[in-house]
Amino acid sequence: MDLSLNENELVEHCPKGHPVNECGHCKVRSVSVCSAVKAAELTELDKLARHSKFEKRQNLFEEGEKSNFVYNITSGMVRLYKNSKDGRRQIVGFALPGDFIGLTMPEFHEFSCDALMDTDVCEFSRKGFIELMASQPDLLGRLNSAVSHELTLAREHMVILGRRSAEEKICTFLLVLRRRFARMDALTVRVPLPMNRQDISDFLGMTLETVSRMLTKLERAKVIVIIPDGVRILDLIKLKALSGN
Amino acid sequence: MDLSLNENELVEHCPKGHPVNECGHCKVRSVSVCSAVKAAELTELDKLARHSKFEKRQNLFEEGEKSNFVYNITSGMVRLYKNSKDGRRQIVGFALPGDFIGLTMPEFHEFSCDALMDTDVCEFSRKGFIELMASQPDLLGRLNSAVSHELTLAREHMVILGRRSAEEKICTFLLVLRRRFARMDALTVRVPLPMNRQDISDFLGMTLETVSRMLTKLERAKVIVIIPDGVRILDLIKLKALSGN
DNA sequence: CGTTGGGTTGATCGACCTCAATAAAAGTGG
DNA sequence: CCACTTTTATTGAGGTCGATCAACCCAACG
Repeated sequence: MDLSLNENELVEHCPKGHPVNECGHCKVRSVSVCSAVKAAELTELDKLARHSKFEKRQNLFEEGEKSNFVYNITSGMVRLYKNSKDGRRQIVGFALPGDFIGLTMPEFHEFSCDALMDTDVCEFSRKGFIELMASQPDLLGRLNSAVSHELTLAREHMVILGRRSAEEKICTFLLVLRRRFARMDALTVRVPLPMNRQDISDFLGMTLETVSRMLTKLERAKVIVIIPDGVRILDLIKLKALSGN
Repeated sequence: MDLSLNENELVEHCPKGHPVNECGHCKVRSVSVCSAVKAAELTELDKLARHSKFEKRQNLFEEGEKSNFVYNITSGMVRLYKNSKDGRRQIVGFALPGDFIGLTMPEFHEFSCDALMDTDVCEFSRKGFIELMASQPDLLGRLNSAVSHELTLAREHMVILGRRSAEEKICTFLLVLRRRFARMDALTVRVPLPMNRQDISDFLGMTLETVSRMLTKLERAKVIVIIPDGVRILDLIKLKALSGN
C-alpha cells in the first residue's frame, strides 16, 4: 500500500528535466496505445510521461495498492501475477515492449507486477491519462482496442489452462511468445525466455519440474534446442503439430 | 459461416413493427452497456435494436463466422465456448441478463455461442453499433468499462483454471455465479445452475464426473444441497473456506 | 414403455505433482 | 581469477488427484 518505493525510484531513475517530445522518438509508439495521439498533440502526452527504469526483480506495483500510474513498456519485460494466501501464484500475463499496463484503469491494482529483466517504462499518471482520453477520443478507442485484444488473449489462454496437456502447453507457449516478439523484431527461430522455469509453470498452470521435463523432451525429439535464456526452434512444423492447434 | 439461420430466426421471432422506445422499458438497461445512451437518444438505440428469442440449445453464432451482430442478453443465459479439432471444449464464459456479447467487436467471432435455456436478446447490427458509438462517446466509454470488467473476470478465471483443485474450482464457481446473479436478483442462498455438469466441467477445466463427485461431496459435508437446476447453500462460511480464497 | 439425455457412483489408470538429489549457472567477496 | 555461496535447472523415484472407462439410475417424453 505504501507507494514511497515507486516515488523514490522515480527520483532515482528519472532525471528531472527530460527532453520534451521524447514520445516523438519513442521506438514502441507505433505499436502501442500512444499511436492514437496525433503528432500535434505529442507534447501533451510528453508532459504526462515520465521515463523510468526498473531493474530485474524490481517491483512496479502490488495487487491491492492504489493505482496511481499506468505504464507503457518501452524495453525489457515484466510479469503480471496474482498470489494466493497459501503461496500459490498464477501469472496472468507477460508484458513486452509496446504493451500497456493498467489497461483496465482500476482504482486499485488487480495484480502485482515486477520486472523480469532491466526494463524501461513510460509512466503516466492514471488521472492525467484519463483526462487526456477525454480530450482525445481516439485515445479511448485505441485503449479499447488494446483491452479487447488482451481479452482475446486471455480467453485463448483459458483454453490452454483448462484443456491442454503439459506438452501442448509448452509448445503453444513457445509459439505464442514467438509471435508476440515478432511485433518488435522479425519472426525468427530463436525464442528468448527471460523468465525462469517457475515463471513459465506459474503461467501455464503446472510445476517447474514438468516444464523442465517437457523442454528436454522437445529437445530430445529434435524439435528445439535449449540455449541460454531461450530456445531455438529446429522443427516448427512438428512444434505446431505438438501444440494441439 | 452461413448466417441464414440467424436471419430466419429474426424473421421468425421478431415481429416487424416492434414498439418504438422499447429500450426505455428494458429491464436490464441500467446494468448494461446501453445505460450510457441518454434517455433522449434512446429512440436512436431502438432503431438499431431487434428483440429476438433463442430457444434452448439454439445457436447464436459460431466461432469463425463473420460477425454481423452484437447482443445484449435481456433474459435467460448463454454459453461462450471454443472447440478444438479433437472435440475438447473450453467454455470461456456464461452470459447473463445485462451482459453484452461481442464486446471486442471482432470482424469474425472468436468463440461460439448458444443458449442454455430460452433466452431473449437485444440484437444490434455490429456496423450500426460502431456508428452509434462514434456519435455517442459515452457509449464507447461504457463499452470499454464492460470489456475491462470482462478482462478482470477472465484473469480471475485464469487463477481458477491454473492453480485451484477440483473442490476449490467448484466452490469458487458457485460463489462467483451467486454474485453474478445478484446483479439482477437479491443475493440468495439458492444458486441456479441452468448449465449441465458437462458445461460446468468445460468451464472449470475438469471432467463432468469430477464435477458430480465434488458436488455430492459438498452435499455430504452439509455445505450445499443439490436441488433441481441448482444448489442451495447451507453453509456459506464453509463454502468460502473451501474455495481457497 | 422403450428411448434418450442427464446425473451419480465405482474401479482402475496414468499424467502430473511431490519430494529429493544433483548439476549447472550466476553471483560475491577475497 | 578463483573458492564459495546462492540460485536455477535437471533428473529420478514414488505418490496422488483427477481422468478414464463403465455400470447404473432417474426423469422426461414420444
